[in-house]
Amino acid sequence: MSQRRTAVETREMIFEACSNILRRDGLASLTLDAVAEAAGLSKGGLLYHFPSKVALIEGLFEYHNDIFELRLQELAAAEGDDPGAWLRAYAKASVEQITDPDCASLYVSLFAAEERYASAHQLMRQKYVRWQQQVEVSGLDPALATLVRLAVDGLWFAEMHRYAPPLSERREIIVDLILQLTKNSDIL
Amino acid sequence: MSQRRTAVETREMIFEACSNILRRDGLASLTLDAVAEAAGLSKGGLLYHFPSKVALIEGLFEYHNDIFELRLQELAAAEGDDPGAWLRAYAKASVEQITDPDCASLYVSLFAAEERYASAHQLMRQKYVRWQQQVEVSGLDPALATLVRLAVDGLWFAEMHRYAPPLSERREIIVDLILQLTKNSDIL
DNA sequence: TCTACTGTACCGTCTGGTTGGTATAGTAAA
DNA sequence: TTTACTATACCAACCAGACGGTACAGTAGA
Repeated sequence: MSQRRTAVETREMIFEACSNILRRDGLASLTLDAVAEAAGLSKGGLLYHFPSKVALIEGLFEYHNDIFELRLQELAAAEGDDPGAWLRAYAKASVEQITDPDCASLYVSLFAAEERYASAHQLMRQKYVRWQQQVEVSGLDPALATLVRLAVDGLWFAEMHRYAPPLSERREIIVDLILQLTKNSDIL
Repeated sequence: MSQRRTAVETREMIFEACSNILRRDGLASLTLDAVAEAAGLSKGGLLYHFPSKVALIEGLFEYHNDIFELRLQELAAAEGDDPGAWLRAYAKASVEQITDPDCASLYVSLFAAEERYASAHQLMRQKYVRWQQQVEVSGLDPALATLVRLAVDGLWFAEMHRYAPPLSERREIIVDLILQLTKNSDIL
């Protein structure tokens, strides 16, 4: 009759349950009990899949990181091989992601979690190191390229925390400016 | 003989104790017991000055915000009235602050705290709104000025979380680029 | 039957917050 | 100067609830 769920399916359900809790109620509400209930299984069942909360949160980071990375690679492939191509893909992927309010509120909690869970933090740092490497070999002057990356990250930061983010019209102008900067490497 | 401490003195001792705990052990270790011990008084004494943990954390945010704001105004005064002057002061204040590793690790915890303590978050949002207003009247094209602000915030973000921040030599080049952008408003 | 998985009941610890009380300093009427 | 009173600053002990994690019996698909 009803097939048994595979471990992978269950894990994804758990990750989505975690994400919903973080979006709706924040990190403090991400308890094992709450996750188990939201994922539709018992606490014992949850702890069967993840032996500890740390393991759960590490998995959650990998899960969301993979989603972003996949989209980034998609956009990078579409961007071609021109100078600054990768940087443009990074900008587009970032803006696309953080512009979604659901995603923004989720990431606020994920960043808050990183402070407590050092291993997850380390994972993110490694990601950024790899992205920065791509920035530096993207065919632009490394300093300018890094400046552009920082502007993108700053936009992400502002959108995520809702720290006076530019309104959508101005944001579009700024994003255009950013993309411009990846095309005229000798503008400054 | 030994004078009784004034409430203001004690509060400052408490804020410094909080800051040390956050720097050293992070938000999870910022318990009322730990703060009381680090500040050299009892938990009851601590709760005399701050009726709840929320009140304590709000006070802590104001404390550190005032420190930054004071420095920002100092630098802004030194910068004069040229176009982009305020933006340059903002850039210098931000870089100066976040380049100090002690300060960076403290702010990681403060940002993590904002997720849990909405009132503190709201305080920061208002700060950013006011800063953004200054950015927009700083005498440059608003979009470009905002782009510069976002680059500064992005640098802050990278330094704070240690997400592939530029090494000091390149950082100096980038900061110069940023300051350049506040001087040639028609560069793009 | 074996294995993969689930559910329940429970435990030790920690945490924010409460309560009731003490010590010191200042003030002002007698 | 004494006495009575108030405000400020602080403390020790305690508590209810929540949390991460464990133990273990049970169950359903292969």
